[in-house]
This record gives sequence, structure tokens and C-alpha cells, in this order.
Amino acid sequence: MIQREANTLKMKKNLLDLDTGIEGKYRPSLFESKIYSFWQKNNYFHAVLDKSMAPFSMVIPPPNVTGYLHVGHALNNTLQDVIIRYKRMKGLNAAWVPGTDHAGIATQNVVEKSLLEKGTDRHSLGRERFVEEVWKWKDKYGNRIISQLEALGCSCDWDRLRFTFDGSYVNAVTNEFVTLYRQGLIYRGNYMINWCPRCRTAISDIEVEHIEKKGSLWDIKYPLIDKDTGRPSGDEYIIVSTTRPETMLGDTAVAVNPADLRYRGLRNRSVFLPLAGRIIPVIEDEFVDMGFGSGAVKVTPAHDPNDFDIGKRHGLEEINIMDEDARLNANAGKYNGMDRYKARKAVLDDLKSGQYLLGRKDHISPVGVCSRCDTVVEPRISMQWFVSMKKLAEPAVKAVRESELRIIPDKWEKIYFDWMENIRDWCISRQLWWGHRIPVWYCRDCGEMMVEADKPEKCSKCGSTNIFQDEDVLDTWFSSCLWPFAVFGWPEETDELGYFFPTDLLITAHDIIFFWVARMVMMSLHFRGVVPFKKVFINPLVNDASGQKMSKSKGNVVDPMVIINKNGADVLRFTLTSLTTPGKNLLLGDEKIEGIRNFANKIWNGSKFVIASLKDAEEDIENIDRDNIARDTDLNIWDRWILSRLNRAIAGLEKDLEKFNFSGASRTLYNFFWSEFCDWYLESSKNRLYASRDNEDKKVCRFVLWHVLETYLRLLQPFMPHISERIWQEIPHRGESIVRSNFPDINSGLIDRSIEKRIAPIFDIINEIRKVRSELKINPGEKVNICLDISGKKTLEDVSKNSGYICSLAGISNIKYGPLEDDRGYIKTTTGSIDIYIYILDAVNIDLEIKRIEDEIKKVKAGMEKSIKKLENPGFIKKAPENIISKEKRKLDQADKITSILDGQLDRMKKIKK
RNA sequence: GGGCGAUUAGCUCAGCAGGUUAGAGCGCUGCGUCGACAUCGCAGAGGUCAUUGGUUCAAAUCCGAUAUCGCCCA
Repeated sequence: MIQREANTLKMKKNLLDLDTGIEGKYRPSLFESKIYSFWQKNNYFHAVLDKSMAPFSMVIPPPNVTGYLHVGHALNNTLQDVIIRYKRMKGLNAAWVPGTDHAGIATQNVVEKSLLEKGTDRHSLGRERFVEEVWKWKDKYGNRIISQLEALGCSCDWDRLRFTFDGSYVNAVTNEFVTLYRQGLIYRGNYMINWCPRCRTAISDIEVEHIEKKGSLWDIKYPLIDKDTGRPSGDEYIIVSTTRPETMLGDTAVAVNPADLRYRGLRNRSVFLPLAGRIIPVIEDEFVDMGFGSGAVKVTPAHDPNDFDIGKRHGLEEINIMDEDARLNANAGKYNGMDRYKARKAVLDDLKSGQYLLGRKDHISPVGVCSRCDTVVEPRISMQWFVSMKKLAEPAVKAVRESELRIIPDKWEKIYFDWMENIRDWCISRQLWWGHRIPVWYCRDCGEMMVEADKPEKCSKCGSTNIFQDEDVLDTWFSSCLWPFAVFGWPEETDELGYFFPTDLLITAHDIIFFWVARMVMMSLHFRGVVPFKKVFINPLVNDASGQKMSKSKGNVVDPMVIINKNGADVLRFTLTSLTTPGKNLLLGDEKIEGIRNFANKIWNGSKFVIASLKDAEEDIENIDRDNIARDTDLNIWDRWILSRLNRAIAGLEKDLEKFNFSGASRTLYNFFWSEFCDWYLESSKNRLYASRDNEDKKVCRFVLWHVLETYLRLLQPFMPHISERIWQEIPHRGESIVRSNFPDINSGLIDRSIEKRIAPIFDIINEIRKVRSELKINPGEKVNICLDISGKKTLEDVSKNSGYICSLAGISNIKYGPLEDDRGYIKTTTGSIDIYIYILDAVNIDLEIKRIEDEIKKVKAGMEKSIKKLENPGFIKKAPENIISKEKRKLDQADKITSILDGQLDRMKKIKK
């Protein structure tokens, strides 16, 4: 149970067993893995089921057991970890369930490869021993990706680690199959499926990738059969165009479009099929594209999905001419035994010599390849198991339409709908050995089929014990679509299931929306009646620095482990989150990583400064109530400003995290620490800590330094958990680990617009002086005297109180206030209502100053013109809101004033020059 | 063929319930070692917000075309 932090602070000793302090440079390798072990040892990531707490649960997209961490995983899991760490700190009982997927084909391939190296193969081992080998492989190597996730810092609930082939998971899958079968949603049949001849298994439609391949389109002459003689005619023929001539051996018709005038007279005619020597009919079907080739197409029902449909419509014979390896079979006659490509060549040769080949054209044709091995798939008719999808899809569409489930960014919803609404039945059987066995038994004696969770003793029909189980296994996605509830013990009604399910969020990449997300939604709605998660965030894909997709063949793959080893996990994580903008793929390059490493170093060094200044100040810190910091201490303008900015940062961060705007959140963290805390607050504190003798004020300053850093580290924790823990342990804090601390609450009373306004003149003065100094090439080491003429009384007070800061931050030795009577020796510049005189004329290069003023005037005048144009527009005066108009007027007045000052300066300089 | 998305500084990207001098990081230029940091500091240059119509007093932001690029589906 997470303790809410009490108002007062207790010191705790650094619990990390480290032998180096916060010193030198940022060197993550010195502490990251030790910190991770510390977390693990104390079980901080484990969510104990506690019904008094509100749960927040996520399931990991289970990586393949064969997998290694690629940069896509790194991104996906970093984002999940950011969210789960954030929710955990927000006081939710946060469970992130990890696990791996048994990954049928992929794993079988890997193990087969290793068998091949040992000079054997699965067939000589036999099924049982092969499966044993796979398990051995899994036990040995299957945890590689898990330890890589640990290196990334993932705060998974490791006690809940699951595997899609665990005993209880097998039950879930069996239950799924049997239930769906009994509900009539699973059927077995002889249909055309996609066959991968290399994997030697059926694959589903979405496992086929469509690519365009350069090839040829051949025109082949099919002689018409003479009506009278019944023999091939010598001069009448049809030209058919095809990209796959070898399949003609399985042709059972030629089809033309009934609307095609060219073929009007061919109704009820037949053609002679060359090489095969068969006579096949000419049929009419509206599916035929008149514009393709000659407008007449060969119909091969057993080897083309469209032809299969045509065949069914016309009752054509299906002649299978290929075997499982895509070699032609006995039905192909003399081509029997040839590989499909060899056969193509042979067929073409024979067509040529028989004078049937009329032409060849270059042709780019769409080809389906196996998404796993890139082999061209072969459409094939075979006996497979299917899930009937229409009924399952309907509620899944409805759930998203009615926002029970939100997909973010919402453009993916469109893609989801499109697929769901045109869904096709899902071929789930695979001719593999590694996977969930199909729970179906057949009787050898009477042919009865039994679908049972447990192996039947005997045939339910004839009582024979001569029964055997279906040889096939199930598509891996058929098991992983149960993941969000099967990990909690389904089909058992466990406490976990009741408490953690449905889960709150899924983060995944868009390439598995159909494979996985959509199917989980369908199964969850079907089996549990609820959506499996309330939100889905689709993370971007990671490309290389030039925007190219990463691929092994291109050699542009970035290995996240290399980045982790070199720069630390935190740097990789923050690099990825800062690049995660909604709706865009992210480009990962060395420069970006370097920038974030510098940021980590900045955090390290800024913290080093704070730690040094806290020496012997722990008691002060302990005695101040941080929740009433403004009431109990005498805060100065810098304190109030940084506290205001800090609370704005918290607010911004929370808003961005709720919207999954990871880049925005990262930017807030980056800018707050670097541009506000370090650049301004730390710098201002030096004056108070080193130059002042006001001990009370020093106390306040130290407290604020500590408070801001400590708070910031907790904001940073979800993103950069190691470094934030490392530093947090080094400064006064309460509790054992930052992981289990609470996320900072917004103290909206400290968000102070007026302070931010009041401090602006100080920034302006410093910036203006720095700018002028730089433009006039005054050596940074050289101190100058200035005079400030400030019209507002309050502003004068704020500024004069901060003379010391202005001096040290702008390189000033002395500031005078009030109108300057004698401005000889000064150059004059202005910012807002403050005139700044800088006494440097002796040292100044007049030409540079003239140029500076002229440039400035140019800029201001450009702005003035814009304002004048607006104000002269009657429509603007009439229709624009009052505040916009007065703003524009003020702008113009201001610019006018600045111009006259600059003009005066310019005149003076020119006179001096003469 | 159908659909989706993108186009803002040399590069990568923010900004898009319309009103800002259009921002950041990297890169570039100049200066610099000040007691956290050279993995740094300070300053600067650099953009007709792809093109083109429209809506509006006002468009990077809203709408319509065009072009180029990318992705998905067939």
C-alpha cells in the first residue's frame, strides 16, 4: 500500500548499495543495473490485490520468445513504463503484466535452423522430440528479451509473468476453441487459403503482404473447338493473358465478361487447353475485367482465389496441380515434380514450340508474400479450420463507435472500422508442430469428429478406441487474442480477473491492430461481455535518422542495447519519449541521443550543485513545512517564480500524460530543468548563498533548492527512473524509493501569474544588457556600470532589490537608478518601460553601435507597420474584440517610444563619429 | 484502384478551440574556462509556415483544389 507523504520530512539513509556519489560526470553504467536490482529485491513493481485500492492494469504486448529487444519494443515498453510508473505514483494499484508469446512459426523456424546446424531436422526427430527441443530452447533463450526489458528499466509486475503456452493458458485456448465451435463460430472446411510453401503451413489473409513485383504478362493462344468436328480449330482461338502460365495446367475454363462485345459469339463454346490437352468451356462472368489483356482470362479454381469463386459460381472442377512445397504434382502430367518456377519456364518453352505463345509484355503485378519469410504464397485449397468473423465483429465495431473503447490517435479508429466492416473468416489452423493442438479427435473406424477439451477415451459414436487428435495447431494469434483476460486466469473466475480486468490501457504499434487488437476486442466482448481495455494508444514506428524503415537488409537497424550500454537506459527512454509526437513516425539518430545524454548530464550537474549547497542544511529542510512554504517562509521573487513555474510544469505534465502527449511531457521536463531551474534559479541562488549574509534567506533558498529538485525528480521518475532514484536517494527524502513515492500534487496557489509578470523586467534588463554587450563585442569578463531609469514604482522596487543578481548575471559592476542627468559616456537602450544606460562608450566601437541601433530600428519599424496596417483597417476596429484592439494600440505606442529613443541614440552616435 | 496521413529555419520537429515579433533541439557563426556542468555558458544569423483559391476585420492555424512524399487496404 502506498503511503501518502506526510507534510513534514523525515530523513532516510541512502538505501542503494553504491560506492560512488554524485560526482564528476553522468555515468549511468555505475548505477542503473544496481538500482534495478534494488527495485526488484524490494518488489516495488508488484501489485498486491487490494480491493481497498483502485486498480490500474495494463498487459504487455507479449514479445516472441525468440525475440530480442529491437528499438520498436524499446519505444513501446518505454511508453508503457512511463504510464505505469506515473499511475503507480498517483496512488493507483498499478499492475503491468508482462509475458512472452510462444510464436508458432517464428519459434519453430528458429529451432529448425539450429537443428539444421546440428545436421538433423524435425522430421527425423519426430513430433514429440521436436516439441521437447523447442521447450528446451525456450527455457534456455526465451528470457533474453525479458532481461532486456529489465535493462530498459521496465517496472513490470514480474511475479505475474505469463507465457502463451503455460499450462493454464493452454486451458484458456482449448476452452476458447471448444466454446466457439459449440456456438457454431468455428467450422472446418475445404477452402482456398494462403499457403506458404517454405513454412509449409496455411497462413491467414493478414499474414500475407502484398508487394509489387516486376514480371511478365504472357499472351497464350487457346484454340477454339470446332463445333462440327469437336477438334481444335486451326484459325479460331482466344488469347488469354496470364502472369502465371504454369497454372494453366489446372485451368478448367476460360472466362469472358458477358458485356464484352468481342466475345459475343462464344457462348457455349469450348477451347482446347494446350499442353494439358483437355477441352474446357468458355464461360461468362461479370468479374472478368474487360480491360485486362485480351479480356479473356484463364480460370484455375484450385490456384487463384478469384478463380476459386468463379469456379464455385459455375460449378467448375478444381484441379490441384501443386504439392505442399509448391512443386507440380501428378495432375500436371510431364511437369510432375518440378518447382513452380522451373515449371513456368518449361511450360513457356513448350508453349513456344507448340506456337501457342503469342507475346510477352513487362508487367508489374501484385504478389502475396509470407509476412514471416517473404516467400511468395501459393493460393491452395485445403481442409482447414476457420472462425466465422461477422458476428464477432459487430459488437467490436459498436464498442468503438460508442466510445466504450477509445483508440488514440483516433485516425486509427477509421482503419479499425474499415477492416472490421469488411472482415473475412479467419483461417486458424496451422500445419506446424509448435503450438496449441487443436482439441479435435477423429475416429479411424467410423470417421466421427469429436471436439472436446479433454481427450475422449473412445469414439462417442461407435465406441472405438481407435481415435487420433487433429494434427494441426492453432494460429498463435488465436491464443494471444485472449491475453488480457487469460493472464488473469480465465476461464477460471479468479480474484485477479475480477479486480484487474478489464484493463485500463493497451499501448501497441499499428501493425498489429488487425492481428491482435481487433481480435482481442472481439474475443473479450464475446467471452466477457466487456472491452478488454478502455483505451488503446497506438505508438509510432521508429525509423532511422533519415526516415527510412529499419531493416536488417538495409543495415540501418539501431540496437537499443547498444544505446543503453553506451548512454544508459534513461537516455534511450527520454530520447524516445521526446520523439513520440502523435501521428508521426519517429526518426531516431545519434544526434538526438547525444542531446538527451547532455540533458542527463545537466540533471546530474544541476543536482550536484544543489546537493553541495544542502550540506549541513538538513535540519533547516526538516523544519519547514513544504505544503505551506509560502505561508511559513519569506520567499523572494525568484523563489516565488520558480515555484510558480514548477507547479505549471506539474500541471502541464499531467495534462500531457493524460493525452499521451509524450513529447510534450518530455519537453516540459527538459525546459523546466534546463531553461528555468538551472539557467535562472540556480544562478540567482549563487548570489544568496555565496554573497549574502542573510542567514534566514539562505535557509529559504536552500529549502527551495531542495524542494524544487526533490519535486522535479518525482516528476522525472516515470521517464528517467534510474537517475531520478539515484539523486533522490542522495538528498533528504521520505520513504524507501522514489518508485513508491507519490506524484507531486499541483499546488495551484503557487502558480502566480503576477510574479511571472513582475520578474519579467529583471529578465528583460539582463537579456538586453547581454545582447548589447555581445553586439558591441564587450569582453564577457569586463564589468560595466549601468543606470536604470524605471518609471513604475513597483517595478523599480523589484528591480532594485535584485541589483545583485542583475550585476552577476549581466556582468555589471554597479547600478545607479533614476533619470540620468548627464548621459555622456553612456549608450542608451530600452526594454519596455525601462531605459537602460550602459557606461561603455569609451570602449565601444561606434560603427558597431550605429549598426546595432539601425538594425534595431528596422526590426521595430517592421512591427509598427504591421500594427498600423491593422489599426487602419476599419473592419478591424469595428469587428475585432476590444482587448485585441487595445493590445495592438499598446504595441504601437511602445514601438513608437522605442523608435524615438533609438533615433535619438543614432543621432548622437553619428555626431560623435563626426 | 480505394482510403489515411504528412508538407513550418540547413536537419528533426513543436505550435493548429484563428489575433504570438512563428518557437525548440541539433547544426552553423562570434565571444567565453564566472566556485554544478566545455556532455558547458552568453549572444547571433537563418522561415513569403508546399502551391493555389475561398471563409474572416484577421489564416501556419478553418474549408476546397493542385503538387510532392509516406503508409494501409485491394
